[in-house]
Amino acid sequence: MNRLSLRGFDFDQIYGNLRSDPPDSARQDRGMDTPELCGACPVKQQSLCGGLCNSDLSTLNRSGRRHRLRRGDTFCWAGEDSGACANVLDGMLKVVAVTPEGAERTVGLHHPADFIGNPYRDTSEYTITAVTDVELCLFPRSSFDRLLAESHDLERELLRRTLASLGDARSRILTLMHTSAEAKVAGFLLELAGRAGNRAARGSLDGPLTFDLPLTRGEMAEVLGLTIETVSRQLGQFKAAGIVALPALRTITIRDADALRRLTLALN
Amino acid sequence: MNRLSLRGFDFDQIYGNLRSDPPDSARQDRGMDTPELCGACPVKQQSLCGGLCNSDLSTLNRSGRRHRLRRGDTFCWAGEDSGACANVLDGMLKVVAVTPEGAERTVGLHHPADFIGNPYRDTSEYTITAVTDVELCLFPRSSFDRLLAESHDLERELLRRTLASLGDARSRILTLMHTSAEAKVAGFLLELAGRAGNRAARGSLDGPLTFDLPLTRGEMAEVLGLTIETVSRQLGQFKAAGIVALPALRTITIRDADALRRLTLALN
DNA sequence: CGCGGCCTTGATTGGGTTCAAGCTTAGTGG
DNA sequence: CCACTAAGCTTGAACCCAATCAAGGCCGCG
Repeated sequence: MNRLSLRGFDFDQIYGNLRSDPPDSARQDRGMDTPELCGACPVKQQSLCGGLCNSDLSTLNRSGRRHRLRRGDTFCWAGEDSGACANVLDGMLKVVAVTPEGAERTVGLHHPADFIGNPYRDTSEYTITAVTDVELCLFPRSSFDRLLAESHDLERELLRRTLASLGDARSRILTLMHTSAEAKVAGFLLELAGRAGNRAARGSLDGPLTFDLPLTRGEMAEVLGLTIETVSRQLGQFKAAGIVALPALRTITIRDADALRRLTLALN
Repeated sequence: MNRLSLRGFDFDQIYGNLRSDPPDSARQDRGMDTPELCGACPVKQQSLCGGLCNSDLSTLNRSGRRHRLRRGDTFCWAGEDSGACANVLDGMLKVVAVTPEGAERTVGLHHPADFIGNPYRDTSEYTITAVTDVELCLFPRSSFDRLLAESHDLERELLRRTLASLGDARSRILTLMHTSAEAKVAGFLLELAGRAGNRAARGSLDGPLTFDLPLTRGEMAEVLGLTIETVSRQLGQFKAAGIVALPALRTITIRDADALRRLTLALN
């Protein structure tokens, strides 16, 4: 995993250069773009910003910067100063707890329009890592906190998003508790399909839907509380049953979403 | 489970009388007390109210009412209008999701100083039920929402509490994922002991600590994602190992907290 | 006394982990 | 362009922990 690094706010300066790639010469490309108007924002409505008045929005806009992470880059490390917060514009990140023994446990995922950051805390409790290439709208903590202290609207939106995250966490608890591996994998595929489907601007899942799996088998296992072997076997069974096709390792076609839905309900 | 019922805001009036006990004549006793000053509040500092300015506090104080629930009473039902929110002053409640099949899954617990309610939503997603006798400081939704719209402080405190709940939920996810039944039960006993210990104003857990188990074996199983038999067996083993004593069915003595801590770490 | 919760204990079963190969794919460098 | 490598994936076999099924004990209460 590579450290996040951005102009005027360089983790490497503080913690030493632990990056393994890419070299500095390449960093300009994937690094910070010039400030853009929110007009180009793909999640304008769904994100935090959707509920802000124009004055707050333009304040945020002035401090926000586009930033890209590559698959495997980490946004912030558990226990360390986070220094920035961000809206997810595109891609997917995982929220990982590191146990005392060093094992990694994924406690959640972040999707486009989600907010990442730790308001009122200096350090992050979790490590947040990109599982796909990710595009962020990134705010320095200082200016975000300043606006947060002033803006009632921003705080309300943040509260809304936090409540949504709490709902996510609780539904994850439900799936972890008493569901079979089959139901877990089926449900997760449906969730991914839903996001991939929405992205393609087709809300329904009637016909077959093909999309890239953003996570490796191992990452899926981590999210679902299973082992990599079990996930692989379940996918194999779904394929054998004709419910899905696996045209490539990281590509899947949902052929029978209803069958998956039925499996999700079974043995609840 | 009995419906919450309070003067001027009577669920029975709306939904019909589903109470099984107690009769109306008895309700006066456990019902609403006269408004009290926050000076008598046992969780003044730790709760929402701790971060409020005097003006907001007195506004809340005017609309807040003490209210008691008995073990088994439910504060609000999943999918129905909640109508009120509250601070927990004393006791313990469980947050329960009801599956389409009617099975109940506990996704969380509420303790003293916790806030219960669904800001920005009309209905609760979960059923919240008292697992012990509970004392609440209860606010009608209308007046709470009104203050929430005005008070930056109240919103910030609510955000803080929600972030704390999110942390709780995520640590629950961690314990549900890859921990053995032994570690789950050991960890839960430590959690309960911590609360019972704090209550007795002794932060440490060095000597033996005896306290009443607020939950039945079945409720513990529900929280931990286990079966009642497994919980019972684990307690039996701890007892056989001399780690705990069980002087009565619902009473426990922690004799060796360190042994429990070691079990929590093992097979992480 | 008998009934119904709640709890304990035993025997059996099964789903998922673990251990162990081997395979596929992507990325790298000659 | 191909060979090499490492990471990711699949598949098989054995084991083990917790669920399940089943029976009986304890206790409060009508």
